[in-house]
Amino acid sequence: MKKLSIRDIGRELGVSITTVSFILNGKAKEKRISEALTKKVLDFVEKVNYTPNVMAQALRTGKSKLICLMVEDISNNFFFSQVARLIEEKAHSNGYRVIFCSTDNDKTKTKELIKLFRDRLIDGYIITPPEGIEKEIVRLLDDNIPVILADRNLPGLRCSSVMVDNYESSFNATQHLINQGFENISYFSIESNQPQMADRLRGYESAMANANRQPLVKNLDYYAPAEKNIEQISDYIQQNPQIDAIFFATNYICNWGLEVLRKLKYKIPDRVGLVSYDDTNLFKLYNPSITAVAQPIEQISENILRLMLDTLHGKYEAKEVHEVVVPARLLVRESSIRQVVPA
Amino acid sequence: MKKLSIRDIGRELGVSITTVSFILNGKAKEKRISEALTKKVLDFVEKVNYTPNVMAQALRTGKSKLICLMVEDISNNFFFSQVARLIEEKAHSNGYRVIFCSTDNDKTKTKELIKLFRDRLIDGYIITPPEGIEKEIVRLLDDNIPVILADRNLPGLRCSSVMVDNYESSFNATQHLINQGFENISYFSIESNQPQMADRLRGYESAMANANRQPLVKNLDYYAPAEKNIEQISDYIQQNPQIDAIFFATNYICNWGLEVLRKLKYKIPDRVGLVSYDDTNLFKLYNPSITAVAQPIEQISENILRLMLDTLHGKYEAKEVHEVVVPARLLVRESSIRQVVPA
DNA sequence: TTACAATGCTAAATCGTTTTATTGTTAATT
DNA sequence: AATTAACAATAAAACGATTTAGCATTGTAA
Repeated sequence: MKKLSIRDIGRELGVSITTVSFILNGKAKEKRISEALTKKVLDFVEKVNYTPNVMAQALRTGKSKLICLMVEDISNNFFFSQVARLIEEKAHSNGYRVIFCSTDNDKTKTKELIKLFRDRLIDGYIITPPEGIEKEIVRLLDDNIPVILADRNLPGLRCSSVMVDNYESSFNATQHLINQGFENISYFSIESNQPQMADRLRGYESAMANANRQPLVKNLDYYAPAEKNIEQISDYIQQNPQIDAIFFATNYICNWGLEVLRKLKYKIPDRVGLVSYDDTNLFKLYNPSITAVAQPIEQISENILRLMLDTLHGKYEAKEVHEVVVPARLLVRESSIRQVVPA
Repeated sequence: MKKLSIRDIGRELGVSITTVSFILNGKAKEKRISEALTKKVLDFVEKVNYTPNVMAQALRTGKSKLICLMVEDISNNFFFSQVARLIEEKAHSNGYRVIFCSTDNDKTKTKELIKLFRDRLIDGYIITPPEGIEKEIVRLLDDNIPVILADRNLPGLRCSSVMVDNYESSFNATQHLINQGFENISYFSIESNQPQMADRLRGYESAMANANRQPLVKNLDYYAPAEKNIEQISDYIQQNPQIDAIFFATNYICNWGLEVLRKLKYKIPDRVGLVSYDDTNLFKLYNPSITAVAQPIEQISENILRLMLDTLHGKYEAKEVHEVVVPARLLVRESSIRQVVPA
């Protein structure tokens, strides 16, 4: 019951393996194989349930049919694991397998991972890039290996990407808080040069400026231990008691913030209104439920994979830059709704 | 700047590729290659940063160095994605890559996936098995392809597994509610023959019987839409108003339950006490925080990979059954603490 | 009748390894 | 001096596909 090879089916049918290969690869017409023989081979292959040896194909063609998905953290359900899942499904139905790994937003780790995969093992990369891996990406593109950046891009790097409109969605979320009558809206984000974070900040600042409000911005350290950041948030909130609403720039910052507000026994939304960037499936269950900017996960996944497959199939050069921007949705929930509308 | 092959380094050094291969595979001694030559080759390989072509190796040896991790749902952060992440890391540092996929607890989908991977593409499988794939697993084991079941096993299937002690942890969780003075503790689970679910139920029932309490069990349908199950839970709770505590047998059931309790405006833990199986990183943030049975994710991952690697390295036969049971921890939080101790 | 193209198919090289079988040396034993 | 043993290294055959170049055969035009 061992696997049969193309040679076996050739022998069985009294046909050369060349012919079988041509037929199997849909080159029957092109190579002028007769219809009768084509059908015969196809039928037999179907009957004995033959599947080609992927490794032999890979060795010969130099293509592994493997896509690597490098996200910040697979175990961060809030966005990446859902994208991962959808990508995997779609890739699969197109004959590609997906290998996942976490970058931890660590530039060294990511570089190592790319190097490791580089032995032509991987046909294409989908990456949520940490800062500092521009050179590695350029090198991949130079070798015509497609790279699609997801969720964010890198300043100065010419590379295809699929992202949400961070500026606009952040502006809208802030505007929503303003419309609800919140006065002193603070913004918690992380120290970062990532363009998507800069855009979110700009969105917040524009909305605040439009409304003649002072921005209240506090940046945290992604790489610091959670307790440290929780303390920072706590301190900032207590030092600025006028704060009556908070916009968290990511879901994990929101989680830190929720812990703080819990400890301080601040009622939401009575004492502070809340909006978070990135929805999670528990925000709607939280008590009160949390208003969030939701990234359209399906749309993002779809665009990423379409770009990837089109490039793999030679429709585009890897170096050709395609930037897709999709709109985000503001899911208004209890945490940002003023009970009493101010006069 | 193309990749160099073993042939290139042989030519460069005036040595046969056989010799190079032996040295690279650590067979220098065994094959009586002189130390001098061994060092020379090793140094050169180091210098030019040669790495073997994985596909050629795979083709020749029939081993892909790929492990497949099939979990119920990668995007279910609450347990699987964390395990996935740890497994990936550990596998990676042992020279293996991991391919992930979701079974959706669907037997047909899982069978198809296994079949798809079967062309000797995958060296080993880690599976949280849906019921009904016993034959496929036996076939893998017969071909000496290691399979490790995670989180649960299948009745009557002789296969290695790593699991939590479901009976004991469920017993303890129930006992905890009893100790807190809750009287009518109900249990929500899903319709299933999975042994781990049966064990959880037995744990609940034993604890209840010990305390002379009537069990209140409601089973839901995993495959039904969430709204349906939410309705079922709601109906059951309203039809049994005596219920003053609930034990949810999984985290997703707990999520459904939380939605119900929210809608019914039941105060937790005043109106009903709550415990859930499977911790999530938001349970501690929920208001009130939710008591949960936490699976020791690191320990589980470690055991799984150790078993897998040992089997891959030939320390065990694939068919040899190793069953690892690790203890779970009860994380007591606000949702199960009686404010007023009853007389 | 010869030349040439179209048709239908195949031999053999190749991808980069691993591994089996083998060949030359040199040293030791009879 | 002839045989054997140990040592060092290698040639060549896989693994299972893809692909280039080419071989017969038949039909058509000159």
